[in-house]
Amino acid sequence: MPNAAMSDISTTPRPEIRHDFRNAEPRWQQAWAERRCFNVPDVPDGDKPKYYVLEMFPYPSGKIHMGHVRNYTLGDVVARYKRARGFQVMHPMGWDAFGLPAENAARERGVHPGKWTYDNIANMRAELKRMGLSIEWEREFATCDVEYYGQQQALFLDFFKAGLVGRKESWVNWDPVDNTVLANEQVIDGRGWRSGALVEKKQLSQWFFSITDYAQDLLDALGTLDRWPERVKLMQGNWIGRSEGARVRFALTEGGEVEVFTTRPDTLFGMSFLAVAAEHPLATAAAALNPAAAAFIAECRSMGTSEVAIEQAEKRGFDTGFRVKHPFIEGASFPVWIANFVLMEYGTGAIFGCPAHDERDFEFATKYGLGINQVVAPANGEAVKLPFTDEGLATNSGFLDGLGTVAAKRGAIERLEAMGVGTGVVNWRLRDWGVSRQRYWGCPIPFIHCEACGVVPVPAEQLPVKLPEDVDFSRPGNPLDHHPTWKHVNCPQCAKPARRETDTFDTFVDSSWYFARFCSPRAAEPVTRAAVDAWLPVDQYIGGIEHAILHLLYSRFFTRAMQQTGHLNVAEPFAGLFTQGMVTHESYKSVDGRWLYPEEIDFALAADGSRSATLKEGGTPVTIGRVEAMSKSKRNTVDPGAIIDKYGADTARWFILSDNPPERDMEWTESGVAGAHRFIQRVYRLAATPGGGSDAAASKKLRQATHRTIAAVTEAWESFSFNVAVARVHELGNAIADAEAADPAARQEALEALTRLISPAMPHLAEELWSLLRPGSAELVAELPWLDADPALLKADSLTLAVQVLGKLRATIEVAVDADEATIFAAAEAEENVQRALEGRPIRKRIHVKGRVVNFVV
RNA sequence: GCCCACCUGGCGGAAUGGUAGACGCAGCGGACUUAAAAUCCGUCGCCCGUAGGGGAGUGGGGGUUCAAGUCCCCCGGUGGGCACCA
Repeated sequence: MPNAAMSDISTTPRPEIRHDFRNAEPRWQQAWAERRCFNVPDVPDGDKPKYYVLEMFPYPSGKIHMGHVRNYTLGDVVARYKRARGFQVMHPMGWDAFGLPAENAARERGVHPGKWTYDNIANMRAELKRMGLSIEWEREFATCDVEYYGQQQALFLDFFKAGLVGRKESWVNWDPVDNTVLANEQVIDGRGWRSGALVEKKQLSQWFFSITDYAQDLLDALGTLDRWPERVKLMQGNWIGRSEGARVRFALTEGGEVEVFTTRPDTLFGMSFLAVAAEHPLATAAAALNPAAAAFIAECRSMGTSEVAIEQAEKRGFDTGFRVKHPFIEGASFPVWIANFVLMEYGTGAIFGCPAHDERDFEFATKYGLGINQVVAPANGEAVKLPFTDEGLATNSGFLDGLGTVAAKRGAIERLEAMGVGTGVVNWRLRDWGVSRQRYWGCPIPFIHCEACGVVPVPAEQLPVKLPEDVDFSRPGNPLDHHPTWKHVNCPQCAKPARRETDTFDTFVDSSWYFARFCSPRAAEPVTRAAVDAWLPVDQYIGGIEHAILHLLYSRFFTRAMQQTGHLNVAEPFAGLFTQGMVTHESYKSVDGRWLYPEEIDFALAADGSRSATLKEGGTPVTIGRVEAMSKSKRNTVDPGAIIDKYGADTARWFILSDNPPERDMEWTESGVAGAHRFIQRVYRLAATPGGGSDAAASKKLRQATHRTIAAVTEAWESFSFNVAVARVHELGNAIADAEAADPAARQEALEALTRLISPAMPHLAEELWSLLRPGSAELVAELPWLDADPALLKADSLTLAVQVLGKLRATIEVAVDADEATIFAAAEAEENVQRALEGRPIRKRIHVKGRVVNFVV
């Protein structure tokens, strides 16, 4: 069966009328390009409103995959539809071109990262062009173009001047054998992915963006993003993680103090210990005095984050011997522990433990025999089961006794502030964004380190700081760092020998403003104000849910930073966001557990309908596995190029839209593609074959179907219900095929409407059909305005009403559109089935919902 | 553990509180063909019935309503996000 579908249906000679997509698709692509159908000025002219459609730009890995096909098809539907709707549509494309894979290729194959990247771009651009996307290729750029990253450096210096950039020490994964910093995904089971050496944590001085300055605004503004998916807003909200509480300074009995953050200052009277993170200075101090403390800290550090799962339930601690005084209870003091569950990165790296009202503290106190003092009672007076973490009434809490949790928090903070030992604060989960990467293939950070002057920005006239071409990947580490000359420069301030910053930017920086650069991609400044003022924000942004947090949050931050530095004047970059699902496919495994490509397999269908599979070579059985996201490692990928060769771009586009709602994961199936192609050929045959009769009723019926379809498909394209749009188009196709008696004018109208309705999805076929239907016409469907349904034809002549008795369907009746209620009730009651269901019982209530239903209550 | 989403025929899915299963895929029967492919016609959720028709039915249980896939409550399952977050 699948063999049949796999056979090359387009090369088999046959006499029928067929759409020759191999000839047609390149021809129409050329026609659009020649007419510059998709070009818009940097500053929109005329009175057409603007619409900016953008899909997340691809990483140039070498080949496009089905995820790209889906992403860019969805965007192209929106772009083409909005264009027809009278908008000036900007729809650009570019390349997220810096990143680690290019360096890996350099190390593995000796090819320069730049050559590898630009070769990949050339290849992928050609593949994308075959899809017939309505993209304005004149705006294309790659983030590794010096014209782009040079402007990024200028932007960074502006941010620096505005105080949005800083330097901090931070921890990195360090490979001691390769002497290199590792990204998280390069650390496998605690070891470097190449050297296999145990990864160490090391502190480096790094550049940071002060994204936390905008935490409140980034959180609040989520409420204004009404065309974003709720779950993305929720994920961003959780990531930003606002919590209100207090910072409290505890005095050590030996002198000195330690500050904690808490969200429950109302439970201070229930304190029985204080705990600090292993990296906390107090822990370091304890280690200096006590080798056992040092050993415990070392143990915590070696555990690493990946082993947390193993030790998960195990709360472990070490008593430092230090003690702190309680701020409210005169004379009371409590032990200071080092605890493995306290995070240095969150709050202050120290907590006070109140076991009676916190799960973790309870577990810890139970294990180490620390006190458990109840200080909150359930408000309803019920018996308490500890730990009790809900709100309630303060008890055993001195001046707080009797207060509700909210009031008690306030009371505790007021007292702490009055005593000068604490303050109410808002704490964020969000941390500042570290952007330094110790790599070659990225945008150089435009700074110079001078022994005398410190960190000095590269003067604007010396930008761009270009990456050197001659780099050596034969030794580990950052090639910029061991380049013989590149980093040696003179200090711009004192002119003495100095050292150029050899770190490059995190590639998330590159993708945080590319959407703004598209508005004026060749400008000699980061963006042209008139262009960004005209085009931003992006009206519809489309991409994968995997970028729900970081990329979108960083872009939102960058837009604010650019607003603050006067580069543009919007806060939110993306007014509308759509997150598409993944493309999945069945996976296959051989008897010896190897993943297999679909092409290696023969399929068979058993009598009971079950499918089986065998290896083409050797005929051994194959296990048909789960439907999973397409991935090279599982070999369940389908090459878009091969699909376009075999079926054409329109088929791929139509199938990808028809299968299911675009926000869900879709399954790529060979039979589904074949079905989409079948529809294309069917429509082409309908348009190429003259037909029609002269039956007035049939004509009217077809015209009504046409206009109902126009209304329904318009609504579906508008609302991302693309699979429903496809279904409605199928219905119109069926209606045309069935309407043999309809007159030629009605048939022509239906075919023309169908052509224009499918044009956002299958642009090549639409042009081909249009040239069939309007011979000699020089028009391009790509330039035609959208269709409007005729309201007169949307009205039906008669209505079919459901007749229910006690809410159960018993019959349907045909009534005139203008029939009055009495007539309708009479007709409904007269139905034989209705009479039977009534069983002679009197009707207590008659309900009539116009155009829908009649319901009798007995 | 916390938060969120989802659960409808063999499959993908459709359904402003108003005829559940549109449309497609797969299947089945037939026409055409020497044969196959392609195409066309028909059929196609389950149970009972020759049929007209009837019954139950949208993960399970309860509720609101003349009427629930849709709204509310509880439970279960699947998927996702975050996670020793103080």
